[in-house]
Amino acid sequence: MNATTDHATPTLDDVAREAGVSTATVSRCLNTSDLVSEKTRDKVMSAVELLGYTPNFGARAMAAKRTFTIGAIIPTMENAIFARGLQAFQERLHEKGYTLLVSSTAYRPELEAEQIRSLVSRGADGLLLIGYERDKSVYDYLERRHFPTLVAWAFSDNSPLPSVGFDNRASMLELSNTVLSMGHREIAVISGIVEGNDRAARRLQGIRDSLNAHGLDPDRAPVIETPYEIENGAKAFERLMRGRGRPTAIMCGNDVLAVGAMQRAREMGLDVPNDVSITGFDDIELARIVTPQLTTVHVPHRRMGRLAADELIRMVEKDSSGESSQLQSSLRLRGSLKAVE
Amino acid sequence: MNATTDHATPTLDDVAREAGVSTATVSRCLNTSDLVSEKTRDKVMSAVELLGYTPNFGARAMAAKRTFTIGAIIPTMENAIFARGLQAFQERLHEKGYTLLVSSTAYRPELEAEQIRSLVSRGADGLLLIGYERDKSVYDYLERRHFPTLVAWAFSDNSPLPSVGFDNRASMLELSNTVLSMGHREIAVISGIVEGNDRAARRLQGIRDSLNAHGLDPDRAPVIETPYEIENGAKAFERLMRGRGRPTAIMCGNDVLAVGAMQRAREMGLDVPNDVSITGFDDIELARIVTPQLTTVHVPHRRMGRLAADELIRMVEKDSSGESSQLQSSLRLRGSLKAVE
DNA sequence: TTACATAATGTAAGCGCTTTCATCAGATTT
DNA sequence: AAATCTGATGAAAGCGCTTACATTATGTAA
Repeated sequence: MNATTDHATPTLDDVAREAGVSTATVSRCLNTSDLVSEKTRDKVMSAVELLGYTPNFGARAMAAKRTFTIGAIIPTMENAIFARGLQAFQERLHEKGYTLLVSSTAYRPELEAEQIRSLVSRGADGLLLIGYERDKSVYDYLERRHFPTLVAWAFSDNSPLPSVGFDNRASMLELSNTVLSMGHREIAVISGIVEGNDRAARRLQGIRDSLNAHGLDPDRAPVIETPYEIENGAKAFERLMRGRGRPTAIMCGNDVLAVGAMQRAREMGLDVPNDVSITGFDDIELARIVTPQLTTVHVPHRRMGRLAADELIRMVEKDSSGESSQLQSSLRLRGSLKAVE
Repeated sequence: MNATTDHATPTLDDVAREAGVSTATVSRCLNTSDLVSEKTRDKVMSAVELLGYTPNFGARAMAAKRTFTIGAIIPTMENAIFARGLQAFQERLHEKGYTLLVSSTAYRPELEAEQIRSLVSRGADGLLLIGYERDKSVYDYLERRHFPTLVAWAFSDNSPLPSVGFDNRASMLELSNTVLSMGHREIAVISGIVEGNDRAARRLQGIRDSLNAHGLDPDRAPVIETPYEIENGAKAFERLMRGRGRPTAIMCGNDVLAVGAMQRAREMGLDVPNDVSITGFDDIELARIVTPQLTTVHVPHRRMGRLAADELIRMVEKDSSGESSQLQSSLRLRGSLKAVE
């Protein structure tokens, strides 16, 4: 039984033997190939080819203490909220020779802690997290290891970690101001679950601040908190429209909820925007697919993803503690929002 | 400098020292805890807690030759085609103590080979792939290592690997028969790229077979092949409707393309289904969000995901070569398809 | 020719774990 | 009390790599 007929996975040793050199030489070929003479390199590469050799990642990570892997932990992969930004993040990482490992928490904070440990133990060189609200123990864990970590999708001056994101409160406040300027006074809100989600909380706060600034009592506006799913948006919409004091505008914590609301409106025979206006947040693809198209807040997801990748790599490679940058969002006024007659 | 103030990641050794036992004992605590006395276990666990210890995955994989990790490689994460099935897959894996690692190929076969190597080298215990059409070298690579691999989203009797999926051709054929039975004779097709994608190819074949069976010439039906993206569906729709011989029905390779077509129809001032019928495939959430709702082929994605997980784990744990199972799809007739007057 | 850079390669330690095998204390049996 | 078994623990090998250091071959200057 020799390496070629053996069914086991070939190792560096097998390659070295096949090529008639030491394992060190093979390793150098694969990593710092300029340290090896061309003749030897050819021999080694043929052996690699012949045996179908692939380095063992774990062994390599252990010996080199570098993996060129970045981890990202996002709340959900189910809907498209994070898709575009993450895609850009990963493209940029790829350009720079890094691999992205993604996992999701289903919006459950305790899962996040677990996933962080998992990615760290898998040897990730750095980590991207969404939002800054999480248990202190998580921050301690990362801190203790000096682990390069960046926050995205949110921006805050006093985050314990550097962040690349936008001001969720200010963005929603701007949208809310617009809604109010169109004459709406009966506003209802379908928000994401606020606990453990600073983005949702800040967006809601933005609406409240706007109402306040316009002399309206924020506590009078009905608010339903519900997980970001289309069906939940639909249910919340129905509850709001069947309740007393029908709103003329319903502001949703994101596009997914808003699309659910629009769907239910259609099912209930209500016309958007003539019977009720609906707004979203994120400007995902869905926003332009529904009829009428959704008024929402556009976030430069792709730019955010690229910036995050650049910054995180800088942190990893320069051992830097990282710098934050804030991006601007902008309104997309579309058919789902209309002035009160 | 000791383990507690040291900034480096704590190791098994650190824990052992802290607890006053050998590394073997700590390892047993963490893995086969019933081999350790309760007193010792408590000591060890406190030490683990105190140090914030997390095992190094690479080292563990190397020593144990098991990772309880399963890899899945899908063509895209961008749209929701694979989301539901993969979600179910991962839930079932999680129940059984496995972790899922996902990567995507952007429909580029050469990337798939790379991703497979990467997941194998990361120590995955098994692999889930989509569809069975791929380079022979990939099959050789997996075969040589006896690597437990399962194919999903497609079913074929003569696949080199066991598969859990449905018959893409038969499913589309059934839908096509229905369209034809409604009196449509001018059919056009917006298909996914067929090369390297057996699902797309088989679906197209289903339409052709159906046309043939109805005495129509399949070669007369215009076919546009384009990557699965909403915008591409829109463009293809426009080309088809501006061409000679306007179709009365456009059958799309999946829901994403169909939704793009519907969007462009609206923009062009065409009414679906009165001016033209549109059908999709997959029955993703989007299909029920658009107006009118989309007629499509429903695939039991969640069941497929669960079945795949069960079968793959069986292959890994029983060292079995795997068994295929075929699932049935079913039509969802909705507003986007209407009989010819 | 000798001495000394310089380039190419090899030797071997060590990364952090699991697991086999040996050891040892204590309980049980005779 | 001696013999045997049992349960808990430790010592150490080995998993597949990288890399610091040692060694050898090759070229160049004196």
